Amino acid sequence: MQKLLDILSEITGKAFIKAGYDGELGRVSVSNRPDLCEFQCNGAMAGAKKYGKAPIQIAEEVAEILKEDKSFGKVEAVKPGFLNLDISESFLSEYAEKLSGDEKLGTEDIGKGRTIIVDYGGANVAKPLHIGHLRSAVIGESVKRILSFCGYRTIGDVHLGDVGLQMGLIITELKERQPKLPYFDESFTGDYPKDAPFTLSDLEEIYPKASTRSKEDEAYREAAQKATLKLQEGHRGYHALWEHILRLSKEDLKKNYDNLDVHFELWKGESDAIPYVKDMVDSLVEKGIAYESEGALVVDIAEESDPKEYPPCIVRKSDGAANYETSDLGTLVEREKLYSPDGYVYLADKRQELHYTQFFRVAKRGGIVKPDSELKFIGFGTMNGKDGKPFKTRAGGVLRLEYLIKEINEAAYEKIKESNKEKGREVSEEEARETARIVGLAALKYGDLSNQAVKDYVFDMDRFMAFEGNTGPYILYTIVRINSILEKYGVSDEVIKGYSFNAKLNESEKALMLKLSQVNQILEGACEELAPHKICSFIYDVANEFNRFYHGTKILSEENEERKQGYIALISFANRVLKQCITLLGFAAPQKM
RNA sequence: GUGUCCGUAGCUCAGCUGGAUAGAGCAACGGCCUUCUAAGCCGUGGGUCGGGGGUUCGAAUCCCUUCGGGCACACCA
Repeated sequence: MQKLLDILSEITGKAFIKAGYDGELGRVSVSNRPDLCEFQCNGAMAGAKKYGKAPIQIAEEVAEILKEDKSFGKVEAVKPGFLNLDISESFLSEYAEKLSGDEKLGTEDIGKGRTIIVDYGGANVAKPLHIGHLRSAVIGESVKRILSFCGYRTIGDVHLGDVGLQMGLIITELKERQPKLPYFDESFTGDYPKDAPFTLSDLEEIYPKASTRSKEDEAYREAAQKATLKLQEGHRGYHALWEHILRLSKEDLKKNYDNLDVHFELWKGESDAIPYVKDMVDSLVEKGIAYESEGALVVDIAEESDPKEYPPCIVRKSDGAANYETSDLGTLVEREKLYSPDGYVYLADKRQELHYTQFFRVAKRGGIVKPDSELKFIGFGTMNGKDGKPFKTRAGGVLRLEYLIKEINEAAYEKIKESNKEKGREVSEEEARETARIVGLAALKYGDLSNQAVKDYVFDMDRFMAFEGNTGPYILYTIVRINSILEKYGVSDEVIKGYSFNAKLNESEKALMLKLSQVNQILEGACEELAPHKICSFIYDVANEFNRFYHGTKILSEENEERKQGYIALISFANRVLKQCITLLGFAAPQKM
């Protein structure tokens, strides 16, 4: 569906043409002076030089023509050469009604027929999720949902770190504790037990202990490295252990991601790339792209336009082993084979930008992906504590995600209990807990997503818990208010669908409708720029406009039935917009709070 | 050193494909609950948009320079 701004620009453009000017000058934007007008067009000033005329003169000529158009309620040519426009109430109302009748809120399927793989999460097997995994999960999930809403077929892959030293460490520690297990018996040829000889909580205790010890005990570290290598070479017993670890770990990770309402289509890992690595590297050599340098196999990725010299990308280490790049390239081979996507989005800490630049270039040069494949990297900033330094627990360690969520839920629960007590509402413990979970998650996710991804941001528990101002709970509160009115009104959504928006609007009603009419523009913009924070700032505006309207207008006690229906239609639309947007951000609203 | 990102109110952040008096929230102060959830609404105070130059009719926004900070710079992931 055509965007409101495009419609208005078209009308204004035609007026420019009619007055004898370039139609491109008719570009209309939302006013940056809402006290003066709703929309503005600055084309008269831009064109003044070209036509050798005073901008105000051009503006006045165009204004005369525009005054004939019933789409505008007010047309003014002002001072230097601004065209100040107010949209007519009936025109706006008609547009908003069309939007509200559209399943997709007026957005186009810009990604129709295209597939994108979103690589996010970045969890490691056998290590619990910690606060550093939060942003990837939260932003990635939102980006995926936004792409999906705009018509792309999306595949999210958690892409586990399931190879590497942590595996060797666990195996080594286990061997020391339970040397008699068949996994360590080199002559054992039978089937290994189906169940793991350890539990998840064992693992949680084993890994950090082994990790710490490896830093102090050189022999131990070497043993772990050897075990890692053996595992990679396909040692039977170690592989069986690895499978145990993987299974337990995945179950636990899944549970944690579920708590965040983050869901992956694929639970692939770095190990899945291994079968593809050799052929991939060979083909790079065959194509003459990869060559040997200082013992390692490298690919030049420098380009003319580079602002600085990029070092070549290592695709095989001098000891013959795979590194990060190798593994990522191998993964691409598999993804191309299985899903043949049109593009990729990778989410990782912004410090990894160079790696992704290198890796993308090798993928393109080596023909691993299609030449027109879109490879995008979203680098996000660090989550800092109140001191502006990377977030640490009081003890100085990394905070586990599980505990962070627990803490937030607890704070939300306290707040809800207090609020219910104030209002004299009886709410069951179970319901209060469930509401706290929903509100807590919204606070956490909105707090993250409302910042631009690239920026570092300060995670301040107290501020998130304050539940005031530009926060997730404020958005949820607004939705709950609307729900409450609609519930009291007691008419089904089906019936409300038949209601017409008012054609004569009061001030805050019009402001709300205007804001809501931007929804398609905002959503498509957020999709093109992969920028969830744009949705945040939009719904914050919507919530503000709704609350203003709410305070100034008595909806249910409106005596004119037709007018009341117009209000209901509008707030029901606002509700849909808000709910759709928070779904795209990755959280939901409770019934009451 | 090279590159890159960032620097906007006391604090946390929007705004950055150039437009008219730079916006929110928190914090401070003052109003509004017999009336649809006060996690709300209304108002007051608070800014040389790090500094300097340039392009432009017009710059927080584009270019250059400078200061301050973060980060990255081949075999770690």
